[in-house]
Amino acid sequence: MSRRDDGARVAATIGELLLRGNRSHLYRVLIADTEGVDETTYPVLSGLARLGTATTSELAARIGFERTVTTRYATRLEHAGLLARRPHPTDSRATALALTDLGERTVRAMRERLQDVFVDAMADWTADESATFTRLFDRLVAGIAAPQTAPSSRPSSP
Amino acid sequence: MSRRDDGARVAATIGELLLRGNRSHLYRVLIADTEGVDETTYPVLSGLARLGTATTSELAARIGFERTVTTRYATRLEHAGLLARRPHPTDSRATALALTDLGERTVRAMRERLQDVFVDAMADWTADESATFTRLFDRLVAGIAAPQTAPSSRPSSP
DNA sequence: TATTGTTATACTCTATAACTATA
DNA sequence: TATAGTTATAGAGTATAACAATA
Repeated sequence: MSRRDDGARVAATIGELLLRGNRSHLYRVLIADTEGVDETTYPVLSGLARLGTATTSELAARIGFERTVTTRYATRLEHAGLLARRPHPTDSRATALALTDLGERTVRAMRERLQDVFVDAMADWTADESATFTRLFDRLVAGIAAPQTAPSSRPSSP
Repeated sequence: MSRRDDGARVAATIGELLLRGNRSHLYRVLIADTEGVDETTYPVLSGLARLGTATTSELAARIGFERTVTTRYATRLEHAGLLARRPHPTDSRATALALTDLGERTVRAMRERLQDVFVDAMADWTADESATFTRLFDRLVAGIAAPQTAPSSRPSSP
C-alpha cells in the first residue's frame, strides 16, 4: 500500500462518512429524544458550551455560522429553555449568550451519548491502536480544516 | 488517556469534521470548477461510478437517497452530459443509469483532487502511521455507519 | 396488487438584504 | 461611519404525496 493508496482510501472513507445518511444517523443518536435541539441547532448549543459565555458574533465565528443564522437558532434554544440572553456588561450593543443549567445538563448528556458510540466501535481495538488513531485523527482534521473565516454577512458595502 | 477519553476525543473530532463549514470546504475542493456537479449531485455521480450501471432504485439504495431525490439529481447530471439514461434490458419499468465518458473522466478528476488533500495532510506521517490510521479509520466508519436502509418513500400504505 | 420511475406540493434550511441601536 | 444584533425576503434543498406504466 503506497501513500497515495492510503490517501485515496481515507478520502473514500471520509466521503462515506459525510454522506447524509450517515451524518443523520450520528445526529439521531446525538439528539435522541432531546427537546428543542436538532441537527441544525446542536452546533450552537455545543459551541456555546465550549465558550461558556459569548456574544452572538463570537459564537458565530467559533462555529462557522453566519450571525443571522446563529441568532435565529439561539432564539429557538432560548424558547426551549436551554439558552439565556443577557445584556453585555460593557458593550450595550452586544448580547451575552450563555447556557442555562438545563442547557448544560442537556449538552453533557448528548455528548456522552455520542461518546458511547465511539467507545463501543473502538472496544475491540488495542490500547495502542486507540491512542494512535485518536492522535492522528486530530492531526488529520486539523490539517484539512477550513480556514476559520466566518462568513460574516456584510451589510451592503462593496 | 483512557478508552473513554479516546472515545470522547474522537467524538469531538468527528463533530468538528461534520460542521457545515468544514464539510463545505472539502466539497469546494472536490467540486472546484466542475461543470454541472455540486455538493448535492456529487453522491449520485460518485455512487454510479462505483456501481457502473444501475437502476434508479439501486443507486438510491447505494447512496442512501430517496428515489425521488435520486431521479431529480440524475436529471441534472443528464442535462450536464455526465449521465445517460437507457431502457432497462429486461424490466421495461426500470431505467438503466450509467455515466457518460465525460462523467467518468469528471469523477476521476474529482477523486484525485480530494485524494491530494489527504495525501498532503498525511505527508509528514510515518509509513506505519499512515497504514495503521487508514486501516482503523475504515473499521471505525464501518462500525458506526447507519444500517443501510434506504428511506424508500412508501407511496401511501400505512 | 406491488413496484419503477417520475412529477407535484408543502415545508425547512440557507443566503442576502435591510433595519435599529450603540460605539 | 462602523459594528452588534436582529428581522424580513427570496432561493435552494428535502420530504411526502400522487401519478402513469409495467410486473
